[in-house]
Amino acid sequence: MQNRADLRLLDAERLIQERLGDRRLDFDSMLAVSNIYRAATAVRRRAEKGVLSEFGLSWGGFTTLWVLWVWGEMQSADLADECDLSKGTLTGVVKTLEKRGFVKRTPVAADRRKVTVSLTGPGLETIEQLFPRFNLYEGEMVGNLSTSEKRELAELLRRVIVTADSD
Amino acid sequence: MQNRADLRLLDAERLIQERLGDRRLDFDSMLAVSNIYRAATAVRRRAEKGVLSEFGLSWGGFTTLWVLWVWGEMQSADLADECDLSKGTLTGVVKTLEKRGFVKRTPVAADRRKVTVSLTGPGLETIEQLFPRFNLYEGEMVGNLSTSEKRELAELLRRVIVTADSD
DNA sequence: TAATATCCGTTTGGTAGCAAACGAAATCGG
DNA sequence: CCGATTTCGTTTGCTACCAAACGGATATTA
Repeated sequence: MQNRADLRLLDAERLIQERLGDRRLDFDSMLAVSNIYRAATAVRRRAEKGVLSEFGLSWGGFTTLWVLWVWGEMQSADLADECDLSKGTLTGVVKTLEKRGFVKRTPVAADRRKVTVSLTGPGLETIEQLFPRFNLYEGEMVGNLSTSEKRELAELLRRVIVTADSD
Repeated sequence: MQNRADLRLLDAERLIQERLGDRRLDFDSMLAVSNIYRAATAVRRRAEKGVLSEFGLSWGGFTTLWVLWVWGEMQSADLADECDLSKGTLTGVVKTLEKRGFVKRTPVAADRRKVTVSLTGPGLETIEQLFPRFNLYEGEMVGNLSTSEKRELAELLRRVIVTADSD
C-alpha cells in the first residue's frame, strides 16, 4: 500500500461493505470489471485525440476501415458483425466514411437487398498511413507491460469476452 | 491452436503483415488493446440488457448513482471526475436521473456557480436494491477467472489506465 | 473598485450507439 | 404461381458522449 489511489480503494471497499451491511461484496470481480471499462475508455480517448483526430476518424470509423483493409470488401451485415456494431449503427458509420470519401457502397446484383462496402483509393491510402501510427500508439498504451504480460492480459480478456458475449 | 477463432487470429496476423510489407507489426499490443475494448463493450452490453434495463438505467446512470451512494453527495465537477465523464455529459446524465427521480440538484449558497448533486430517497432505495444484483452480474462475467486471475487482470489494467490516462 | 481573468455548469452541434419499426426484396409453402 | 414469412439495410427516436462556446459568478490585480 503505497499511494493515495490504493488507500482510496481500501476506503471504497470499506464504505461499500458498510452500505451493504451483511450482504457479501465480490470486490475482486467488481474491480476487474470496472477496470476493464476504465481502461477501454482511456485507450479510446487517447487514440481518438492522438492519431485518429488527424484523419477525422472516430474509433468506430477506424475499426471499419481496418476490417475492410484486412479482410477485404464485405456486405453490410458481415461488416457490422466484424466491427461489433449493430447494423443500424453501421449504416451511420459507413455514411460518415462515405462523406469523407473513404469507402463506397455497391449494390449486389444477385440480391438487391444487399450492399457491398469497400475501400476507395483514398480510403486505402489513409488506412495504410494510419495503421502503423495507430499500432505505435497501441504499443505506447500497453508500454508498461512486458510481452508476456500483454499476452496474459489478452488471454484473460478473451475469456471474459467469451463469457460476457454468450447468452 | 484448437478452434476457429485462433485460426482466424493467425490469418489476421499474416494478412496484416502482408499489408504492412516490411514495416513491423506489434501484434501483442494490438491484441491486448483490441481485447480491452471488446471486453468493455461486451460487459457493458450484458449489464445494460441484464440488470440495468429493469431499472431504466444506462451504464453511466448506474455509475453516477453508485458514486453518490458510496462517496455521498458532491458537486458537479467532482462527480464528473469520479464518473470519468466530461462535465457536459454529466449534465445530461444528471438531467435524466432527475427525470427518473433518483437524484436532486441543490444550489450552493456560498458560490452560486456551483451545484450539489445527491441521491433522493427513491434513488437510495434503487441503488441499494440494484448494486447487489449488479455485483452478481460482475461475478458472472469474470466467472471464468480464478480469484488470483481477477486480481492479476485488474492490476494489469490498472497499469494500462495509468499510461493511457497520462499526457 | 473597476477592469480583467478565471471558474463553473449548461448549452450547442456533432458523431456514436442501440432497439424497434419499416419497406423492399427474396424465399417458402401450398 | 401466389400469399405469407423471412431477410436485408435504412430510418426513427432515444440516450450518451465529447469539445467548444457561452454566460453568470467569483477572484485577481492594478
